[in-house]
Amino acid sequence: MAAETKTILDIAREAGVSPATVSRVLSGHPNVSAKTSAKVQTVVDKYRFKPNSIARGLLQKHSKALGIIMPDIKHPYYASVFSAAQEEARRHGYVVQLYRLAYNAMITDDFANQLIERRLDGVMLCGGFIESTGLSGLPAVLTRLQQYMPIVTICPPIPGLSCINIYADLAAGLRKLVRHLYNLGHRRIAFIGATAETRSMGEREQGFTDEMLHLGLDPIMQPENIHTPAMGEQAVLKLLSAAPPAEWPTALAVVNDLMALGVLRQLHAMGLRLPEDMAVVGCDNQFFSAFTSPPLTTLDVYSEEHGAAAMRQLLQAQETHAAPFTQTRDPTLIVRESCGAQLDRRTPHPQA
Amino acid sequence: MAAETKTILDIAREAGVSPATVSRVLSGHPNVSAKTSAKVQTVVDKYRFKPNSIARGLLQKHSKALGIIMPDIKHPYYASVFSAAQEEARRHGYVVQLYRLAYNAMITDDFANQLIERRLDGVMLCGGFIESTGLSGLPAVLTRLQQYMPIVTICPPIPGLSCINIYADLAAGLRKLVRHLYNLGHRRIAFIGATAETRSMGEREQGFTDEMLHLGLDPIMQPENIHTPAMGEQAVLKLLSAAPPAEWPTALAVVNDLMALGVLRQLHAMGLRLPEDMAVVGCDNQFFSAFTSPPLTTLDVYSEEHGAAAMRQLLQAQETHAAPFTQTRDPTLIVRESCGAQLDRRTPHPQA
DNA sequence: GTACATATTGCAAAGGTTTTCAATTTGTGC
DNA sequence: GCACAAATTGAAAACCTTTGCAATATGTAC
Repeated sequence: MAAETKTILDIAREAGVSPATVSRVLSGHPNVSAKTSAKVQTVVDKYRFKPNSIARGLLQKHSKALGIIMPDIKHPYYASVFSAAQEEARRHGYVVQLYRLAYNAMITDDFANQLIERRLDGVMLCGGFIESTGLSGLPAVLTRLQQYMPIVTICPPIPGLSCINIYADLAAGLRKLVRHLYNLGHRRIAFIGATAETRSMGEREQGFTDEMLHLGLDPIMQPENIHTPAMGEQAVLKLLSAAPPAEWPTALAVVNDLMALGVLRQLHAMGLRLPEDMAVVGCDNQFFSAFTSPPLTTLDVYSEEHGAAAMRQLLQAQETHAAPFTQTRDPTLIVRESCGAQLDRRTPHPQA
Repeated sequence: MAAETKTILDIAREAGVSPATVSRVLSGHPNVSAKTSAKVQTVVDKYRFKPNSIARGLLQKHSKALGIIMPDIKHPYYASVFSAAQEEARRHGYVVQLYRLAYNAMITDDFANQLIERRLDGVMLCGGFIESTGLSGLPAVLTRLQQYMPIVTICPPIPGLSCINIYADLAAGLRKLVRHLYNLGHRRIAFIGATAETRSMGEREQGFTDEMLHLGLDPIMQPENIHTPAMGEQAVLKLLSAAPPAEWPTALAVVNDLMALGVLRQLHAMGLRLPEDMAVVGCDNQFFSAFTSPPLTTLDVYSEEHGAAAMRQLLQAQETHAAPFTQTRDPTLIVRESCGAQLDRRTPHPQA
């Protein structure tokens, strides 16, 4: 390994010039004669020489690396964000590093130190911890971190922290979903997966409740802190066994599509016909959401667009010290068969 | 940004010692008096000083960073591998960087140069390109890369390249699936998604064909180069419209669970009852595979175990120059309702 | 050929750490 | 208090590049 790593000095020596000249040739500096340039290039090509980017980084005080912090890359939402952000970074010559921070973990001083030690050029925060409703201490850690590198998030602004926020307004999204169900004639609608634990989920719950009350309806809540398919099954079981079928809701709004997977499955297992006996809507428009049975009505929350946009802004903030700002967008309603309406098969493509 | 980044020199000055001593305190070197150590520690704590890991890397000739190369982090298989590998790396104080290389892209000299320039401590190759059946030039590029850093793959060995390979024997897996279907009474079985493009997919096809012939059956092939849900729908349409229902296969083996998603959906759309009218099996045991309707019989291919194991071996190879080796494991058959057998709800958990 | 402007090149410092080796301090036994 | 060993500390080199500045070479106008 690392057999014969040439340095710029070796190249310079062999080409009969100074290391400074080699450096200039390599970086395309204008003030270098064609003859010298050619001479140097020959040697560079001969050894396929590539300058040590660590040494360069030390001098130029950058690492050309960005950190992305998220709770779970296996979750399709985060995978989408990460994928788009990586691609955007790559196009600008940067590399991304994944830092995992569990859903329920707080961002600590030690955690921030890792990023500082590595001299990252910026960091992108994506949900989980950062979304925690108990934000005690968080702004302090992040304010310190921000003295070393720019921060962007794809979540609502964190009180006490001024950084770039680009996110989808999920409360607005849930209002859309409720109105859609209402227009289809539903009056008893339950929300599955309510939780106060993270703000992103809290927003969904808030939007649901607001719109229900606004429509003069009574919001039925089935809270659940973990939003997996398996928990979706359990939630349905709990909700429906708590009341006789005559009093069941006619529609279920599930906190996200992942959990909806289990909801659908449990409803099938109970022998209900979908969407006739029960309408279901989800949130996030995952790649699988068009392929459930029935296909799921859901919200497009712009995971890829926002991942790319946030990364773009991060890169720009890093170069120009641009001012912090917040940008929101209302999710798009994606109507499919799961609540008994016309077809919409648009879907994000997992193999683009 | 980067307001007042202290250096080890600043700390040394303020503590009234030499930078060497500070360095020793920071790295827990034994030969330093308790008194001095305390004095230094006070100043370090005061500024929350963290040594610049880039400078350290320059001197120690490592970056404490590993590269992971994969075609698509949005694909749940790759997300699992990446997640497990990242966690393993983190536990050893390393950071992972994602490098994307499209399914159909070749690993070029330029691509390898990126990794070399960044002085990665190792690289993990995960399918796609690397799997291409047309391997022309690949061993040369990788052999060169290997002179700079250790390589592990989670694919079958690449002819002409000696590195660590840890992977699931998918041919064996598909033989298991075929035998399972055979035992359930199926005789006309089709393979959906056959392709010669990547070895991993080619292996599945090979295993299928081999076992069919071994059982004296005629393999029915429905080739498809792209293995998305949408293509799954199309493949079913093509396959079934090519013959009268009486001659249809009674079971479909789909190249992976993702594509099976579309297969199931299309079969539903055509009004078939599953599994009575048509059995379906997939491959990969994704998080959603237990929640399709009906739940999918599939193969566990150890994405997380192998991601973690490969990373572990990479780290070890990097430190000890361990000898290359190859390790295979037969996938585990996960039986669910999609081919009409007893229940098995084990599933990888997307929110662990 | 001279004087000047311009294009090219090299020297040396800087970036922040770790580590070897030598120097210094401290401790021990008498 | 002395001689010596052991523990602690510091000076300086090394890692590899980029870049400001000075020096040299080249070109131009007379």
